[in-house]
Amino acid sequence: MGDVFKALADPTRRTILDELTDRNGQTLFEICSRLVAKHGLGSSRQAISQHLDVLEAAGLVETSREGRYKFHYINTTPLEPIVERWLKKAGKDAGDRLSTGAGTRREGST
Amino acid sequence: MGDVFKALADPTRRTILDELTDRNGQTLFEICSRLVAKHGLGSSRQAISQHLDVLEAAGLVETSREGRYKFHYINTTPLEPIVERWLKKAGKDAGDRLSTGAGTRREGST
DNA sequence: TTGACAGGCAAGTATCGGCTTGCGTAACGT
DNA sequence: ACGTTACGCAAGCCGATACTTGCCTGTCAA
Repeated sequence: MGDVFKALADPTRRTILDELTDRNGQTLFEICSRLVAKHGLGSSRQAISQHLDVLEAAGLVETSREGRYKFHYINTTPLEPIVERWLKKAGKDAGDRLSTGAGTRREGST
Repeated sequence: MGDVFKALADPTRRTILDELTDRNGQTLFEICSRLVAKHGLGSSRQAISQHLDVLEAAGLVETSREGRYKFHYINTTPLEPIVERWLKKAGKDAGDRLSTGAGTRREGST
């Protein structure tokens, strides 16, 4: 299983997800064409193909073959838990800024 | 301004955010110690320092100096919009699977 | 003032990741 | 059958990045 975060690290892959959000179930060549047309990206077919592999390994894209066509579908399921991880506790200790730290400085050794 | 996604791409940096979520406002040495103790990571001080720089550049960590101590605070604000980007339209075209793609195969040429 | 502590800066190394290049394969049209 | 189309595989290249190494600055306690 690939790393969802690393899959999202590349701007091109994020644009691909944008493109699949706009129109789900595109083929490789479709994605290539539309990346050039709408986003001005001049990536080669192989490059996009490898990006799609990464996205698929991360579970963000699912595929289905139909004859010689392979359709790509976005899957946002892996996206849901990744931010909750840090967002949950957010807000509770906002504003602690310079107060909490004062009591913690004794730590950090051996 | 650093890239939030690239900042999240590294597992060590994610663990640092976990650690700051657990206890906000830690110093560098504190973070180093607790990473070793609780997570078994043997990263050097400089390595962690550089990770914190990346996190700070991405806006995920804010700092405040107090004497010779520098305290680190997590900031989840940049996390909120990044997933919404694709999550918003999710669910609306789920189940389209093999139907939508069939009509799109004429594209992708020139 | 001296020494220990917390942290910063910069160069070098090494691994990883994105991209290209070239060829191969399977499905379609005619 | 033959050529075209859509895609896969694998090796190599090169820039990015994570980590180390070494030294330096500033702060505090005694």
